[in-house]
Amino acid sequence: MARPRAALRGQILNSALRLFAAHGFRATSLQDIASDAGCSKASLLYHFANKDAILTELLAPLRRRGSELRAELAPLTGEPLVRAAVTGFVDMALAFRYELTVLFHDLPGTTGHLAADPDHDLPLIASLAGRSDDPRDRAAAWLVLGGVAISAYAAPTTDAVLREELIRAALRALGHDPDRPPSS
Amino acid sequence: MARPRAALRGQILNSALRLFAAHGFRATSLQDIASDAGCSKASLLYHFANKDAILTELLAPLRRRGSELRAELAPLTGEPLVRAAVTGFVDMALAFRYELTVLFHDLPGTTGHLAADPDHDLPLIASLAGRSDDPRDRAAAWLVLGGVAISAYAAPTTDAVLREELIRAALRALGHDPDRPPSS
DNA sequence: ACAGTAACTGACCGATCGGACAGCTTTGAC
DNA sequence: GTCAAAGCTGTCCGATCGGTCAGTTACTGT
Repeated sequence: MARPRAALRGQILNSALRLFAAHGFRATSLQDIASDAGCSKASLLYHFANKDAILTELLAPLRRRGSELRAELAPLTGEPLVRAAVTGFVDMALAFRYELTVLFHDLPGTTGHLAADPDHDLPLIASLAGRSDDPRDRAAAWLVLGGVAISAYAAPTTDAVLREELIRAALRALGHDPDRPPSS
Repeated sequence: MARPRAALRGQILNSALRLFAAHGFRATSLQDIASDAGCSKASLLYHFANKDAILTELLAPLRRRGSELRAELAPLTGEPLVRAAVTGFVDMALAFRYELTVLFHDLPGTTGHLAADPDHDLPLIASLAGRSDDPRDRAAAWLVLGGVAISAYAAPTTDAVLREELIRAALRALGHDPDRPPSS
């Protein structure tokens, strides 16, 4: 019953992602993942060093996309920056909705204290706020960040309408007119 | 060392709220709470039937306020409804920021499936959307709901500026003009 | 002083979980 | 066919957790 390496490995990641998103990281045992993936718990630990390694590999694509987005936003300023940040983050949230669910649910050390470090504050927040230090712009940016993330997995659908309207609502919240495509 | 009943009980609730918000419900053991509250684990279970009972009592005020808000919004319609829903929810989120943190962090069965509970949270979504069934209004309502909740605990401050700007950003997201206090 | 009751505790228990390990089975190169 | 490596598993282990229970201490009414 020895499969090619990638097969079971991918199945484990699929099962883990679904179970982590549904019940949380801590609430999901290795046995739960193994049962869902159709293998033994020991087999999990053959493919992954430990439980955290599964989570790390699961969130790697999300982190990668986050880094890309950060790089894309770096040279921008003003309204084009905000628009790119909004569309980029909405698309990322929709593409990685389950991964975001896992992040929000069960990693207080990662998500809950994001803001506790004013210096290490999310670059994405800065971009959404148009690199403004005004607490009012920051508040709106936080609202958009959290709202989009929650909507991505809590809203019943993920079709094009949701994407479009999330972008529009986010731009309105940030004080930008959604119906003015070119720059200001 | 027998204190009046309310003393240690309140201390336990204080410790539990802080620890649950900081590390999550599951990640906080009864021993953690007992140590923080300055008593034994057995003493916890003298005052509370079990771990869930602590959580239930901890979230009771939040639930009560939610019911009140729902009742207040019931007779309203149109723009006054949306304004009342926004201000009511922002104030509730700021007043119960730690409780909301607990809810968001570690209760996928409660928070992750908010949308699956038509009785409890859909009324608030409906109110924020002005009782519209348009998916676009619903999307904006979801963004506001999640964004305010996240902002309440993730934003570094909870002063009047944050409150005011959360309300304004939420109203903008929902397509209403924050600078027009009277009804439409 | 004494009894009764409320508050509190140390010690213990069963269940569960993450992980280690030795060994079995399949695959593929020669 | 041979054999080494890769894939996989059953079983065991230590740690931790929620919860129980018998017993102790402190308070209060009489």
